[in-house]
Formats: sequence, structure tokens, C-alpha cells
Amino acid sequence: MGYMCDFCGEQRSMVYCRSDAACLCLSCDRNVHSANALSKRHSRTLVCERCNAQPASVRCSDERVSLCQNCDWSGHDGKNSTTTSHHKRQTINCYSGCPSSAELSSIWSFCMDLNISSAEESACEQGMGLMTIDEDGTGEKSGVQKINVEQPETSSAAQGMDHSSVPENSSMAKELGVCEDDFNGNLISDEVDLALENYEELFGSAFNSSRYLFEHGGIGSLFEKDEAHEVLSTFFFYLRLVSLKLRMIFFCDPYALLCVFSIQGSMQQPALSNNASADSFMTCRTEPIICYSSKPAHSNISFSGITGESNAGDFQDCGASSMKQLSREPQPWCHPTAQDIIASSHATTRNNAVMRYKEKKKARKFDKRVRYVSRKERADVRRRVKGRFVKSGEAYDYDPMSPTRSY
DNA sequence: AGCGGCATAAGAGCCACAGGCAGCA
DNA sequence: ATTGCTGCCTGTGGCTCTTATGCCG
Repeated sequence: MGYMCDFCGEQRSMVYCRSDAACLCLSCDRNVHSANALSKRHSRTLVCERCNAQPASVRCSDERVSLCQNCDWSGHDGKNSTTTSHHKRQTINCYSGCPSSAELSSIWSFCMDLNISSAEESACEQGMGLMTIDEDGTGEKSGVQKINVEQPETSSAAQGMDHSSVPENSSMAKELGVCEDDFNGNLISDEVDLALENYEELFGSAFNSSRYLFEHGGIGSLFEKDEAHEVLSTFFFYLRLVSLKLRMIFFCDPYALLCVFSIQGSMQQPALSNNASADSFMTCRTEPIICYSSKPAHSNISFSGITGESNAGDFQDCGASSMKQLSREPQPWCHPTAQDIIASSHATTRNNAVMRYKEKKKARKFDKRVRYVSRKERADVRRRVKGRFVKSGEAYDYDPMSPTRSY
């Protein structure tokens, strides 16, 4: 059921948030993305009206539907249809911030039925006025940011990304043995706003070092026990929202990961062994929190794209190459057991899609398949010269009906 | 390490023609 | 709306030829 909002599950989803990898209704989009300055920076666009699972990139004015790239290709492929390939299409722009219905209408120039109550709108516009995104350290206030959808991942400047944090993170990555290319390739995206230094915003406390946290009892040590639960609830709320990309950030700072796990371990007793199987690891590639093997030398971990069965649909690095570096040395961290927190609906749908894909791939047959038996029967009795068909009545050197050659 | 020769594997193309299919009257 | 005709296109298997790959000296 991909039509419903991933957050409330009640309203029809209309927008797709790339940062959250979630389909949201307009109300939840406003609620979720007006929560703080970080979420306001999330790049959103319309959800594909055909697959209801991917961000729409074009609007077909002839069919009056918003389509993702895949559905656009499949629906407007000239080979499939000569009529649909000539449809007029226009690029759909992404937006960030908390736009009003009027602003959304201007972003999406085509007509939309934007059912936003005036109360919501006013509240949101109020929040929008408070919204401040620091661009290039100038502290310049910005409201709705219209982002070209064509290269949303690289248009960091348009999204007010603070590049000043990059060298710092890169050096951290080097220190941890993380390939800088991976770091840049995976993390310098529209999700940079979720880098670890922003934990201060999440927790309202200044952390000098995640290593410090680990060595001093983790995040929980910073709070009184009764406060900890509330703070953790807030944290896991954000964790659910940024599940996919947050995981990638954790790759760069395993100590932060340990902090989360150590607190979580005190709340829930993990029953997993340290010998994480390859399956569990691969499964966790699609889950917000990664399962690590503490014995990488003996594990059967294989990386898609490195050990064989790789394909475009299956291979999503998602920082695995970074983790490959990390896993070279035994790490002392334990396994997460927060399925109830991390089992967001989009992760489930993605898992289902991956399973469907794998089953389909397994069922694929590459042997020659005869589509027209009658033609095969005809070809089986046809006479030939050097394997080529000859006209009936002409000389031949091979007759399938006769075991002997004619000459 | 680089090169040429050889063996092997894989794939493309050829052939005639029945049948599918779209267009038209 | 249905039927019949016409012309174009597809697909069928065995063989040959070309290209790619690996091995050896």
C-alpha cells in the first residue's frame, strides 16, 4: 500500500522527502519538516503517481501525472509507444523549507489540489519566518528554497550546505580509516546537515567528542536517568526520520554508534551473538542500524558489487565501502536490537521490493525459449545449405528429416 | 613486461517462409 | 461492427564467420 503517508498512514502521500526516503502527505510534510532547522533543509518533491514510491522528476502534461525517472522511461519510451513518447513533459522542482500552498503552486506550476488548512498554513508560515538557514556562515535568513531537481544530490550550494565542515569530516574519516572518496561520495550530499556535530541540536548539549562519550558511559551518562528516556525518545524519533542517511554518518564515527548501542543495550537486552552472519549483515544494509561482526576475519561478509552478484538494483553502496575499511580491525561494539524503533514502513517496503526482485531474478531463465512452436516445427523440417534455409525444390546439403546428407 | 601465435568460446548473421498484425476497403 | 485482403515484420535452427579471451613460448 504505497499510497498512504509513511508518517501518519492515514492521508494520501503527495510529497517525497529524499532525506527521509519517505512519502508524506502535505500535513505531515509540514509537521515533520517544520520541526527544526535541519529538517527544513530536506529536499522534497512530488511523489511519483505511478509507482507511488519514488520521487517524481517530471510532469507529463498530456497524462497529467507526475512521474519518477523509471516510470517516465517506461511510460514514454519510444519503443513501447510512439504516441506517449511525444508527450509534453516538464521538470518538477524540489523545494525545501516550509512553503505555503501558494508557494507550492508557484513551484509546481501545474494545477494541484493543495488541501492545506489555513490554520496549518499560518502556523507553518510563522515557523517559516523563524526558520534560519546559515548560508556560508553569513547567518542569512532564507525561506523556501527552490531546488533544481535535475541534480539534487550535487546542488549543495543551492541547499545552503556548509562546506566548511567538509575538511574537518574528511580528516576524521581519514583518522578512522575511511576512504575519503567514499566519504565525499556518500556523505557530501543533501544530508550533510545531519553530520554528527548536529547532535548538539538534537540533544541540546555540546559534545566535544563522541569518543569521550563512549569512554564515559555513553550519552546516557550526560543525563539523569528519568531525563534520559525522554531524550532518547526524541533521538529515536529523529533516528526513524533520517534512518537511511544517518546510518551512513555513523560509519564515520563508530564511537557515536557505540553510544547509541550502549544506551539501548541498557534498555533492551540483546540476544544476538557476535557472529553476525552475512545474511544478517546484508539485511541490515537496508535497515537503519547496521549489524557489525566483531570478528571480521571469520565472517562471511560479502559486499554487493565486490563478490559477484551485483547489479544496478541490488548494489547500493550506502557506505559499505567505508565500513569495509572499518571492519578490517576487530571492533568491540555489540549488536543493536531496536527493531521496533527502526522498522519504519519505507524500510519494509524496500525489503519487500528487494525480495520480489531477487525472486524474479532467481526465476529468470536464460535458455532459449521458443515463443512460436509452429515456427519451430517448420524450421525443424526445413532443408538447408550450410545451415541456411533454402527454397523448397532447390538443392540442399542437410535435411533434418533425413540423417544422411544429400551429397 | 611486452609481443605474437595458437586454441577455444561466444556471439552475430545468414537463409526461407509461416504466421502475426496493422491498415484499408 | 464485421469480414476479407494486402503488405510488412517476426521468429525459427544449423552453419559459418568474426571477435574476444586465455595460454604459452
